[in-house]
Amino acid sequence: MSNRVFALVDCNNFYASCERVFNPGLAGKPLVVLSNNDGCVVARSAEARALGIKMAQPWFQCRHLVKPHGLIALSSNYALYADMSRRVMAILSGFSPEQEVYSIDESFLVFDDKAASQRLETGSGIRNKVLKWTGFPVSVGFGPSKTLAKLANHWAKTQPEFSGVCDTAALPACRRRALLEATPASEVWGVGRRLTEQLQALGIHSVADLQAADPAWLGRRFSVVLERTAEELRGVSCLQLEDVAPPKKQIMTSRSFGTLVASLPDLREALTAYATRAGEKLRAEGQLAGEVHVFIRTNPFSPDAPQYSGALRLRLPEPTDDTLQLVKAARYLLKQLYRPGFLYQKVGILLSELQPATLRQGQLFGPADSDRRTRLMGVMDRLNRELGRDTLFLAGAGIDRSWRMRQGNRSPRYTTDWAEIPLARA
DNA sequence: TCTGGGGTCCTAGGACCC
DNA sequence: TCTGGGGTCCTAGGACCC
Repeated sequence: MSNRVFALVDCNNFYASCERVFNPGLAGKPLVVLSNNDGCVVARSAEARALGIKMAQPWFQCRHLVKPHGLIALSSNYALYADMSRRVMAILSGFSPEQEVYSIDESFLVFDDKAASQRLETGSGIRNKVLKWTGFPVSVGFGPSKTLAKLANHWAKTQPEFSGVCDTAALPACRRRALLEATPASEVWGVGRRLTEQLQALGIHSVADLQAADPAWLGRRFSVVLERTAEELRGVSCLQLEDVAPPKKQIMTSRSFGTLVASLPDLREALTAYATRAGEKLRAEGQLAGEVHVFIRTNPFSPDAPQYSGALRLRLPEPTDDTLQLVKAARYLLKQLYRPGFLYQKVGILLSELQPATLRQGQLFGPADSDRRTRLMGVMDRLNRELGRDTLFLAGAGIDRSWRMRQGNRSPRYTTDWAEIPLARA
């Protein structure tokens, strides 16, 4: 148990890399991937980054770069990214018995303390194998805590001297010192915009400054979260590997509309579609929901338009994973929330008070009825999984869906939809 | 004209109990 | 004159992550 080493493996520009794997013509070009609704930038190729485009920047602010610089923008294609992610994570799992899939493009691995040379060798091995098998470039950072592994990964990615693999323990002391002083505290995992401002006011600017501050004092001044971060920067591991994903506590489905929506029937259609999706997620998790929350709001970025936002929740008589019951509850709440005379930008549903489906209580209306309902949901999920989303859906979710989000330039679902599989021509 | 979606954790403060 | 205090639960809001 002593002296374990964390590695953080991270796919470089993951979404952009996914697009390039299937469309090599995009290589070397400035490329961004846009969020749902084509709203803002969620991924940038190195070339796009060099144009000064920032993460999460609204698309309308970068659009002027298309003509002069050949900037290419694609709508996000989450079905493709999720599938590619599974492949990369499966390869990584072969390198260590202990893996935490931290996000769609990042994984922590744990190794028993090996010699520094061995770690660098392992890191290169990971890079080569993932590149060869999937076409994705990855970076690898090693450290005695998760926070230091993250930091090492940042250096692996940004400092060419490391060739994509950096081990904090293997750095010469003077080089390490220089990097800590040159890296702003805001790069540290867990230090966001607000904390950065407050730390700066206290004279803490670099990672070296944060590392030098007394963790207990930071804990009193801010919170235990920052205290742990400071300890981790000093090499004291406080955050454990979470290799079994804890069950979700909430499930949310929400989207901004492609065009603003005023009428209750349109809102109801959208909410029905989101509640259906939330039900799918819930059943995939093997959980039941005890509470349904619904929220709606107008566009907060139009300060001149009349603003309204509201949220309500309902405790279900009995926890359920039945889409029809979730939809019914959601529609009831929406009816209470709705105010005419506003242009709505977003509606959403949140399921909470989740519990394992194995704890399902005896049904009030007899087992026959509820069994039928469970089977119906099973059939719906299977058809939609195997034949593509929305093969079977509730008519209440609408057919023409004028509220649907914008996706002006989505690439095909190369790997998850039979109709969009790539064609090889001889 | 145009600004994501889906989560988690922590804290402060109020209500309530004995 | 003097007007408890500690524990627990809940909620809202803030901050962070990718």
